[in-house]
Amino acid sequence: MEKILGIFDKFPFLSDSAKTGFLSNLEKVEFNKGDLLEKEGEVSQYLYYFLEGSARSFYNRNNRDITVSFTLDGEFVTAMHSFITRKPSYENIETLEKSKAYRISHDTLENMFENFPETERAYRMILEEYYIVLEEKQIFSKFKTAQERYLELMEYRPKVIQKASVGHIASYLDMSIETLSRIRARI
Amino acid sequence: MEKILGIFDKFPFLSDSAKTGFLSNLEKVEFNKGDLLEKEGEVSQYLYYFLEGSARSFYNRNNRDITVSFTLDGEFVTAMHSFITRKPSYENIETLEKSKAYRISHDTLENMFENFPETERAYRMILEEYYIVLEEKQIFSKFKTAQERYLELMEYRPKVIQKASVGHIASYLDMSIETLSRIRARI
DNA sequence: CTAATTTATTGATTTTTATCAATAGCTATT
DNA sequence: AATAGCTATTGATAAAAATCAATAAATTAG
Repeated sequence: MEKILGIFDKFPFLSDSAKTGFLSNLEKVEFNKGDLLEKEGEVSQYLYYFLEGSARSFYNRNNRDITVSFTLDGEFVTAMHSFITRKPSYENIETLEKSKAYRISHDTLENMFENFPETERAYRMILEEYYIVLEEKQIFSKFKTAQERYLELMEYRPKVIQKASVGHIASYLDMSIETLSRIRARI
Repeated sequence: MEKILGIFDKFPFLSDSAKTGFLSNLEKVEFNKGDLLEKEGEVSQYLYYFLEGSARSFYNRNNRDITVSFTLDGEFVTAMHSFITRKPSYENIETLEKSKAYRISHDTLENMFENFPETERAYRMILEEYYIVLEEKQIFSKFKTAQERYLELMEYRPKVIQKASVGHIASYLDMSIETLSRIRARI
């Protein structure tokens, strides 16, 4: 079993046969900057694991583009709401740069669950991670000023600041572009 | 198999043996108003299913009591962050009134996963539900004024307004008590 | 390489909601 | 029923950040 991927690092309980099964069902995909992995209005089909590059998830509301998350290499991403509910997604996912990823379709994943029950645990753990990130983001924002939120992002995910535009970061941190611009000017 | 519970309604795929196993591991618990089900600083031990009554989950920050969710009858609740990570919870859960619930400990749940792999799917679905609620709450708040948030709560979960105090509702809707009071005065 | 377009900065003003403060209304307990 | 202790309302003011507006800088395309 190759170890170059890192994709199984968090799932040591998977049997070799499950890993092999998984690998044979993964599809390697490459993207150019700005490619759309998932589109609003469509049911999210894939769960992605980023090998290289980065992406952002966003949605539109009142003609605004709101970034809800950033994905860096070594991380999983999908339009989770749609992936879970099998209803059309309100989310888009686009790459911020040339990227490489593995992906697995929802259907294939369900087959994996039937054939290798342990894989359901791996998925559960991805889901748990998703949940934790969302909850922590919510609580972290609650008592912080715009500037504190920006400083925390700088501290904990500096890569995001390098890769995303002011507009993306501002909406992600729930502030206007102007406010973020002023914060950057004074720190 | 009795059907009075409703607890299995969402998990039709569970085998009878899994259901029986589950039931024998469920503990029935009763609470008075204000009882603490889960305490901050301690690792969350139980997943609860409310048969009757209601509860709220809250945490303290800067000497403020912030309500993060309400649980009504027929719903599951735990301090999910701690339940997942097995780290001390920052969350408390208290009943808003006399209540009855079933609960299952984390350890027992893990045993269930080993003995009846299908139960892992049921837990996954609870987790998915938790995720969806959190995500929807986040997005719903984003573009709404204080008044709109209150009106939506009235529309979708009117029971909460009957059972919780202004202070609980205000922090849940992310506004001050005074703001909520003014909203109630003018609608 | 230059024009066009998008993205970012800076300033002035407004808006929403928080905070501070005082009072009023409930609830519970003796 | 009276008192104490919360809980809720209402008013005045302040603060944080949004919005509107005008440039400036940086990217992209021709």
